Amino acid sequence: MKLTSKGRYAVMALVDLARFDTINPVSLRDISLRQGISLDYLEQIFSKLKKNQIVKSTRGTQGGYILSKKPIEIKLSNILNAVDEKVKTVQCKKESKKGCNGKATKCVTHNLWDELETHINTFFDKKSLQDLLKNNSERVN
Amino acid sequence: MKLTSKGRYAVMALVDLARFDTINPVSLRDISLRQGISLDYLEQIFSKLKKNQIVKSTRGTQGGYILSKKPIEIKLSNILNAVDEKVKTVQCKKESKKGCNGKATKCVTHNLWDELETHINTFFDKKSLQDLLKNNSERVN
DNA sequence: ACATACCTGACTAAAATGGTCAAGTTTAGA
DNA sequence: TCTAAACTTGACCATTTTAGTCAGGTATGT
Repeated sequence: MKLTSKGRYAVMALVDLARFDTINPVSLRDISLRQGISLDYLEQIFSKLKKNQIVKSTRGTQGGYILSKKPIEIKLSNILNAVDEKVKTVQCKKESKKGCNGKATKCVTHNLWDELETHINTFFDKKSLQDLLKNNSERVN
Repeated sequence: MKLTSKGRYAVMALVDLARFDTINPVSLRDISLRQGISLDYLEQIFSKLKKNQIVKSTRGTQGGYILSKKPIEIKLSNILNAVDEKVKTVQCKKESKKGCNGKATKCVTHNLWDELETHINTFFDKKSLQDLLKNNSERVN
């Protein structure tokens, strides 16, 4: 059971973005330098964030990204879902060998894993970008 | 972010064990058949459970495993830790490029990931094997 | 026109996952 | 005492995921 970097990078990048966008779009290059994340990797991540309407982009010189919504409206669950980092409970085998078949006799752990999933998602639904900004208010500009 | 099968298997096997041990040790072969988990894989898992004093073993014919403690004393966190399925937050890079160095300027997500870890562990600390037995009381013997 | 910055897709090395396989050792019971 | 059941150990492996890199684009402000 592991929490991977992709989601963490996405969150870091968006916090960075939230602190610097206000008026002008922020280029990935800047975020890359400030956060120490590879530019190419950031592009992959922002492509997904854009598809999920979390950020908007402007092309060309002076282009970059801005948030689509206010930080308080962006929940961490939105971000993590966008980059495919949603919590995935291991699937019980479809062709029920012995245990879980989704029907009458669910395997013992079925409900447990569902509960955990809910538990974690609740956590991420409550936290917004805004919450993270508060903890990290050593602004640079 | 994914929850893997190893932990799930461990929990399934122990619930099975809790239901059938009482007097005689239960063989992995039986568990394997009932739960549809490969015998060889179960051996790997039980080797770890034994090292962590969650089960005891008896060798030879009629041998098998029994729980070391009462189901209510065995928390899910114990089980998952034993099979190396503890929650692992992605490490922030040691050689702080820009972000987290553990010192003054922790990366923005540092606290967040710690919080989540606590959140999940709390969940597993509360649940015991006993709790799972209740939900699944269609005994066979 | 040209540098900046977004955009897209293919590719890859390394690690984790979910096992299998082989070769034991121990012990109950015939 | 022999043997089969059951635990024990460690090596091995195919597949998938992760965390990127690389190589090309396309759009646009100056």
